Amino acid sequence: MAERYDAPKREKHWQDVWERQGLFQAAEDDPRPKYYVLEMFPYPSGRIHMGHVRNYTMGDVVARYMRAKGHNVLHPMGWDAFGLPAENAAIERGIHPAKWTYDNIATMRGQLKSMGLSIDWSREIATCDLDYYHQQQKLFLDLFKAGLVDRKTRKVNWDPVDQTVLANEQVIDGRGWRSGALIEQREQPEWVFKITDYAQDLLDALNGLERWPDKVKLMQANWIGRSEGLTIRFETISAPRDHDVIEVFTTRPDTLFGASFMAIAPDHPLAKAVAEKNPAAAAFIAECHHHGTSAAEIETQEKKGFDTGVRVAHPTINDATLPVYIANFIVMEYGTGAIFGCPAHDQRDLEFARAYGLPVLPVVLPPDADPKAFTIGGEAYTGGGTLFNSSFLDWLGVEAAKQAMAEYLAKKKVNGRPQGVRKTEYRLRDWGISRQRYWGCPIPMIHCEKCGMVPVPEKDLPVRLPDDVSFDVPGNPLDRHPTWKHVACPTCGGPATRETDTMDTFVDSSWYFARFCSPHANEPTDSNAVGYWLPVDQYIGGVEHAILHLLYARFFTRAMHKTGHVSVDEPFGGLFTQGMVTHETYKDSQGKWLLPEEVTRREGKAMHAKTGEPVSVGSVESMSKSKKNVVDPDDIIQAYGADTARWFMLSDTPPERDIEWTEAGVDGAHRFLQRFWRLIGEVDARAPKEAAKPGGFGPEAESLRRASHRAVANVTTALEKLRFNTAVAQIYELANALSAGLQTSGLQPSEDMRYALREAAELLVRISAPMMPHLAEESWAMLGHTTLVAEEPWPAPEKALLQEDTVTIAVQVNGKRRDELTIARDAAKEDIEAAALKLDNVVRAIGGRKIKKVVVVPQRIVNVVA
RNA sequence: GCGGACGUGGUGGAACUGGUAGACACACAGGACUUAAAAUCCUGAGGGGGAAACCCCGUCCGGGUUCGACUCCCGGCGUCCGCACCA
Repeated sequence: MAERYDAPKREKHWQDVWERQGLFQAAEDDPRPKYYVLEMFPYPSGRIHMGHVRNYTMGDVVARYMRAKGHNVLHPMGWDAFGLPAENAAIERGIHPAKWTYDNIATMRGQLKSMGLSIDWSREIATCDLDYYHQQQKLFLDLFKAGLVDRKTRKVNWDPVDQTVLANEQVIDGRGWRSGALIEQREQPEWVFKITDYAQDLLDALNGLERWPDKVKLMQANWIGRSEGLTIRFETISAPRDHDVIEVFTTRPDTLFGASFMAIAPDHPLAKAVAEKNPAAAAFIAECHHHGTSAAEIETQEKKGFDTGVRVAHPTINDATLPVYIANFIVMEYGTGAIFGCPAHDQRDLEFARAYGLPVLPVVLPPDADPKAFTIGGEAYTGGGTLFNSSFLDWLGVEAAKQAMAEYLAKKKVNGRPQGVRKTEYRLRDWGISRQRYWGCPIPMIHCEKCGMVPVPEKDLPVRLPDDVSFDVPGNPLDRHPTWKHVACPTCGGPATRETDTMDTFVDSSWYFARFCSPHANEPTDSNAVGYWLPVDQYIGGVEHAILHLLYARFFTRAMHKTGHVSVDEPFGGLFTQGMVTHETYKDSQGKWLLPEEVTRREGKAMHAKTGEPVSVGSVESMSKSKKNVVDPDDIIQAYGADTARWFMLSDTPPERDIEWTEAGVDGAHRFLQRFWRLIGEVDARAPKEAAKPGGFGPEAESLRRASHRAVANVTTALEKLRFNTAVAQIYELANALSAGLQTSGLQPSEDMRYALREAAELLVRISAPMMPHLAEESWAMLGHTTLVAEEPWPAPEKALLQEDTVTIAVQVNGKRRDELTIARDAAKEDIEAAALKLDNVVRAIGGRKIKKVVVVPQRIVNVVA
């Protein structure tokens, strides 16, 4: 029976060794350059999933690599521990959110530790720890003092049966997920952070984020959504009182002559005023309010409108009027909540116009189009061109027409003010942080009838969540708690009530990276610690956080800078967004989802492992509990060991792309680790440790040495770029070369081969160590070392072994490869050309034709054009 | 609907700044070892034609730029992610 590497057992051993030596504990007083690597911290949902394994493996490779490169590495871990699922568990299973959360944390901490991550566990924090949210309340008060906190009315999804605000994901087809009740949009006052104060700065600073993916920067820029345009004041005709002007914001003032209607949001003050007198309008608005508040839902609805009967005067066409509709696709949150519709040049306006029989007049003529024949069919024309049908704008370009219209309307007065004013708008809205929930950080404010909103004095912090709460009745437990919210007003001493809203969990995750620098400080941050560690050098997480979390964290860091808690504006110097983990889906004959472990394959057919019934194999999708296509990392780690799971996660698929978890792939990864272990054992047996380097090397030893040093160089560059899959391929190549070397040199290798084999094995172990740290330690020890490979410096390749004297380049004739040429690396252009033209295949391909041109790119290619 | 990405053999993917497409791996096939199987080791392979040398086709589809395009440009198709109270 062949000997095998008992991964689970040995992994535990090496983890204990690392822990005993405190290898991964970071301190600020260290002469080495600092390096802060952070993966997005997990939500403690119960058990870790494969997405976590992938995320934390990548971060750990970076941490271990940078440590070997001589950096003082900070690599901490914590828990994003407040949030909705804990309350759901409380409602569904009667478990207190705190118990549920801390139990989950205990389980998941154990699971993460079994992965062998090089984490400084002494810095562990959970956002639901009293100490953490105490510090967060201090930050809130400082932001309040700095004028970055405000109160605004916002729309929420209200479930009238459960008497609770619903998250967008809890609204399904306009109904509450638990109650099934038709939801209502409701306006309520909430606390907001004034992120819009920083809109321009957040946009401008994207340019400086050189180590962020372009796509994330682009998404953030679009999200901030700066647009330059014009607010236009339209005079109304026969409108309710106080509504003699309606303001619209537009980025296309050039198309004003093509306007055929005005549309206002269902929540626009004019709409409300109309509804007071008109029951049909009120009914239409009510109908709009039975839809969810999410943008996706609003914008995919069928476009509907209600003619208010109000008319507005066209600003530039005498005696022309436009009807004013209340429309379900206009939102109050953007611009002024009102638009003018130009159907010919906006797709949404066109669909609306077609539905309500409104005129469609083109005013922008595409280049080369015939002004007499050009009409709009089913598609609006949104491109450039010249204006026509537009009076004084005729034959101007789109940009010139925008300017001309802006100047014209600036001079025209409505009620004594200019009719048009240039305006820069941002799509970005202020960040609403109020949540009507129990399991979050209490907002430290007090409502006093006499004094208004009063911040809780710092000496009275923390505002602690009460433990004695129940979830058996609808509503917010904080609001109905018998005593918790009743306090004396800090200003006047009279009776007052606490704010019962808690903070959005995005607040918690907007500064945890700063807290990791000094997790036990009595203030939110310690200036020495954050000054030393921040910004995070490499941040790694899912692309689903590309906008919200990352933008909030960027804002919050600026806010903390302004209030003196940190000295940087940007929290994350480098960002990497990894792909998801996917798996096939399975259903049985009744259409019930099956777990992968319940499915087996025989002769290529999928069947139920126990009953043998046929199973239908569905599409490959992101692992989710609802579709049961999940594999538990614990099972994998227990059966194969952590290194196998880690190795699989890094192999083959580029880290930014989705990876498909397959049984076969895991088996393959595991087989390689076994082979690796055997190879090292073989080398140790045949090429014992010895000091002297031989005077010279034969061709075989030389070639193995080249392979070794090439692998070191290539793995180094791959890891620098986080190209883990190509690093893995390089390691396979070296393992293959080492294997071939053992094969050809036999049981008693020559002296030079003994050196080359041992060198190859040692380098192989060292460059694999960040990715499979346990097996690397085991192998390092097998090779007779008493040090830890985790403490070895990263190897540097010998430059002389990386350069080849000759290169092989392709020779093309008319762009088709016909032969190849091996020639001295530094051969002159003329020599390469001459040699290429002599090749039989090239001569034949030219076929006696006249040579028009020969392109020679030294070390790359020759192309003969004939 | 809006915004962002991705698309290469049976499969995951490689290919630096436009220069030999398919490295490396998985699956597969053949061979060695074995009483046998597993494990392991060796060999093969994009598709088509040919005994071979070699030839033709080939990076989602259709155009374009170039001596040369997986790579750049224009237009399609398909898949995935985000959309502000999931985290």
